[in-house]
Amino acid sequence: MARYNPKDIEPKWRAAWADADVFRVSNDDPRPKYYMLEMFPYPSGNIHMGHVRNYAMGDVVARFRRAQGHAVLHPMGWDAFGMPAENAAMERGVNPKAWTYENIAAMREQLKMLGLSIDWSREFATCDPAYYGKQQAWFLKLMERGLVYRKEATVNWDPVDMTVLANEQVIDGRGWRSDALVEKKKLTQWFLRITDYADDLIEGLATLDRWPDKVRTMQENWIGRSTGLQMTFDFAGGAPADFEAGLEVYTTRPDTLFGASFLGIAPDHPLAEQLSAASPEVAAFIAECRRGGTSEAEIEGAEKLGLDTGLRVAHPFVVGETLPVWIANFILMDYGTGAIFGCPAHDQRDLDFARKYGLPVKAVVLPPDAHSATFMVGSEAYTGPGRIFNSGFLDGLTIEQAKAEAVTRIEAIGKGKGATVYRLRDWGVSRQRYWGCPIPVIHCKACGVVPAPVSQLPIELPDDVTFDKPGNPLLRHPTWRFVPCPACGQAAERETDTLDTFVDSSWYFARFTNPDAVDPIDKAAADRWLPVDQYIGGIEHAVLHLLYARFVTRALKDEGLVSVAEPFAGLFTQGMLTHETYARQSGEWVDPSRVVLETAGNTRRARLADTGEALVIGDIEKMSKSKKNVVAPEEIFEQYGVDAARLFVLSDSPPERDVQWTTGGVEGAGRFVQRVWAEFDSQAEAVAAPVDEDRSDELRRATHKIIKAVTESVDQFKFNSGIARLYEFLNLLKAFPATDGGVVAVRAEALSALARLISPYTPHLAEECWLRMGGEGMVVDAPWPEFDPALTTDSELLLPVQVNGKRRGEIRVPADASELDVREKALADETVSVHLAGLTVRKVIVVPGRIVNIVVG
RNA sequence: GGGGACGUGGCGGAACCGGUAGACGCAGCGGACUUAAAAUCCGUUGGGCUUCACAGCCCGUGUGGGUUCGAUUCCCACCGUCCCCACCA
Repeated sequence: MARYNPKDIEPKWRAAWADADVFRVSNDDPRPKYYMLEMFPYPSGNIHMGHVRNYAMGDVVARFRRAQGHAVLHPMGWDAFGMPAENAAMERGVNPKAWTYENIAAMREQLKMLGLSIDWSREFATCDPAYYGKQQAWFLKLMERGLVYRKEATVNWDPVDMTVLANEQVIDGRGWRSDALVEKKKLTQWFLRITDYADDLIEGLATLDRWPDKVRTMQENWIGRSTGLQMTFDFAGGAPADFEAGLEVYTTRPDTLFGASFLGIAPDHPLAEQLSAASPEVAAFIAECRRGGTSEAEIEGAEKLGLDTGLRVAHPFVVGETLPVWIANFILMDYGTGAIFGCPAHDQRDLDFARKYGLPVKAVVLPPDAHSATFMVGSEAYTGPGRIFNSGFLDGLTIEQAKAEAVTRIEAIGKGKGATVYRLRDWGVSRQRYWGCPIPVIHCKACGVVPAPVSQLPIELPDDVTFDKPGNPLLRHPTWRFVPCPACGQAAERETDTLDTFVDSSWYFARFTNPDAVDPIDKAAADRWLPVDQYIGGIEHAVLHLLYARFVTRALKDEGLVSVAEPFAGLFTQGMLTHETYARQSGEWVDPSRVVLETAGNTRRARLADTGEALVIGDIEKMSKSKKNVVAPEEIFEQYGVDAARLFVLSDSPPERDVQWTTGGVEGAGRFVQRVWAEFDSQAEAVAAPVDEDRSDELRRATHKIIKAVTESVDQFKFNSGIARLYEFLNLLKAFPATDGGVVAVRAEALSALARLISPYTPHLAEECWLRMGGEGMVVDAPWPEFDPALTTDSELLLPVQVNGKRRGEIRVPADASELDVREKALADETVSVHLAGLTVRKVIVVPGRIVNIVVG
């Protein structure tokens, strides 16, 4: 018996698959389609264990569907534009393009080691002009449709990356990549009208029944639709210039209109800015407001600040009543109209503000159990249900009725209307960077913004750029910018902003269906494959990539490029890879490869391998270079084999949860690989001896049960459970050795099923086993095993018997025994009857095939 | 502040639709093989108690209640952990 040596065997099978080109799929393949896609990687140059888990999961599904008779599209590409290439250029003087393509070459080799069932013929990188040129083409089409516009806007400026960020890319006031504090800056920027699709994007979520609820909720919250009233307050006394028409506010609580005691405007509201020009006091206040931070702690502890402008507005329904207009720091210019009416009794922020500045607090919602004469609001606003009071024509109505009535009355007097407001902003896609897709427009002094003619696409990036100065190298390139205007022929300049890399990843799944198409998307190919049947990636893209891709797909659908509105029918968000951390007493992190672990009973100690220095075992955290708690995939492959690594990252935790990398765990997976091989090897060598007892039925039933279990586990994304069942089955197989002449034929059936069942997880091992048992062709081309439902149950059952809900014994009965027989047998059982002595049997509950419960009293 | 997820042995986790809690793996313990170690194989492993033994009993899925013949699973309250969003009117 030879030991299984993955180092020799795994490369052999990868070469065999490549030679036979088994994973190439044709768009004309008549079998039912299945599009399996994992989020494509950024070509950093090295794969990490997180990639291994992500792509192993996708490969299990792809190989499974393939075996089940689907034409599986399983492509791979590179999300290749972005900052790291420019950083490398600035730090090491390398060319971003050369750097990126070198990384791609290195990573492709590493990914190929994983033995993934990928159709590499469809590979592309988003930095290929052949890709981004097509992106420029559809960008121009969206421009014609009015979905692209340019405006001066206050933007999030990342001072480290020297570029603009979209709202989605600002986390706690910091850039998502650089972690630098984001500044506000006014710039003319390109935007995509994602807000045109706000309603669609919310409605569409309801159709995504194979998405995690969590992601759908996150997107819904991010879009943040709210319905309310947009209304105008007229100024009492003189109106400021430009505000003769009054001051517009937005509210979701029109029912509390009679409880209003002030109007508030944001510090960057146009009215506030106008007033600051004339008043140093106002200017100073606004400047103070801008200093506030945006982190959790800062917002939590931030004090409400306000300044009375001295202006007053009239209450629309109470003749003679006027309200003061304040500038307040807690009002946001980018939500609603940047102005509110404050109703302190029923909004906590308004209440805090009113208490601080001595503004009136008038309750207008009466809680169900309160009396109008005595109900008071103290330091806590009342936001619960109730009836309206103190409110003229709204008195006695419920909150919902009063909202509707207030909107109707305001509309009747022409002072406003019901309005829907979104938290979602238009998507700012301009980036002041070199390594991105050039925005294909030309600025002409005479003609304005002119789209580049389609015949000139792709607008390619120049290779000869310098990174010796900060800022965008395209701006200082000697020639690239200067082109004649396509419209009038006069000297003009190219746009030097490039597109956010999230644009690149918002349609790549469609390009994979025909990466060589002349059009951006080959409609027939896209119709053949889209939507993606199963998409797998990290939860961190819940509102970034996954929202942008849904929007772009809708826009492209309206343009007629694709037929589907939703790009991803099924989504699975996988957990991260974690590892224990180790540190020296000095606090310096230590690489796990330098650590020796010792166990004494249930306590564990860590030492430095070379010096024996005692180490501190730290928390289990996401693998990261900064904590040094990473393991290099290539070293693992070298030591345990690719199959063992794939198996372990899928076996130890449910796929949606984080998995902790442990040496013991991957060793266990390696042992399984060896034991599976030994089972096939021994079958081939063993000489079967005649036996007295035929035990084949038990093994046959076990085989059909395992087929059912593994099939269901892959279907339901419960890889860990399926693998556990395979371990169990292998243990059971040992009880039916190949030397047992009675089971030889059934054993062959069992091994044939086993080889195919493990093939999605450990594809190399499966091939070698298939070869050893004399299977036809390669296991990768073998059909998925089928089970006979009649054989997935046992012929005889061991039923537990409870007395008053406590387990007191068990009985052995035929699977088809009648309820009466089961009942009799349970009552007659010796160990059970002890607990029945002297008591009356009141009821016997027989759950067929499950349990018997005898109720006594 | 709003929304969501979760809580099971020393550890990762399993348990279909409410039906034998702890599958499977890791770690541990005992043994076989070996001159020895590694590797491998076999056995054992939630806690407590009774028993020479066979076996049996009690407790046990964060805490406290409830529904039920029966609850890790359903309901209510509380405690704790994690994630997302957030002065969003």
